[in-house]
Amino acid sequence: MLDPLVFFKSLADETRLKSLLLIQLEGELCVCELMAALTETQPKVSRHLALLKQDNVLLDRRQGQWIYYRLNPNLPEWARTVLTQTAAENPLFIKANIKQLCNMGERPERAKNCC
Amino acid sequence: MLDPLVFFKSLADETRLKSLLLIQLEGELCVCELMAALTETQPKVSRHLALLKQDNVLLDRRQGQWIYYRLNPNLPEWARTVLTQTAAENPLFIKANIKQLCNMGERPERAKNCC
DNA sequence: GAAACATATTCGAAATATCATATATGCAAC
DNA sequence: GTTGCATATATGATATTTCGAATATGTTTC
Repeated sequence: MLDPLVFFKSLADETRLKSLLLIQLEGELCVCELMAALTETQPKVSRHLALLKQDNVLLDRRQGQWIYYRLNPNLPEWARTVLTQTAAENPLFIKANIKQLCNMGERPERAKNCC
Repeated sequence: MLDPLVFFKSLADETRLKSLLLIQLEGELCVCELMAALTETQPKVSRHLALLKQDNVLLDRRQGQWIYYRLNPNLPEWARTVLTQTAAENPLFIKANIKQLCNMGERPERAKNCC
């Protein structure tokens, strides 16, 4: 059901907020891609993704060695709108991160929409 | 300009989130009304409102002994949408608080839309 | 100016969140 | 089964947030 307070707490950290906005834009991202986009350590990214998963904001799936995170399709309308609107109206907030993601060498196989 | 992270941090506390949703619905509320609606102490409500004001989410005006808080009219579109959508799609989250507000005796003068 | 009321602020304590480092798990390739 | 890579988790240190209690400020009324 997703309590509004739980959802907003999950957005109240830079690593989590940017991860969510990037995942929302890309559809699916793995830990190593987020590490590159955010310039953060592996344990840090992993820990925050685990929190988002625990709060039912994200789902994950394993494919080979990689684990891909995506938005939980059961996210309520209002929560999804928060993410899309925030991303759309604050392009500068994640501009540099998108660039770093696109410049990342050897992104895991599956073709991506961007870049 | 309102940094998205600052805004979401301001929503990541129950007192602040409920205060904002109630203010958004009512247009303007003073500290004593929020105390009644939230069943919280005066210093607690006041402190959280001060944070919201500091982050440019709320503005205040003094009228006699009361200080009324309202949404900053310069809030960007996306931030305002977050509040209206969250309130509209989570009626249960603040239902009890609205009731307590309406049941409050002797609300400061100016006529209110609700109740 | 004193008393009463609404609100703000200060301060130290307690709770919570975050972090870096180290280590564990799980899969793939040889 | 060993090596290498991607990811997860545990641990203790540190930083940040929140809180209650006490006190200060500002306004109104008398």
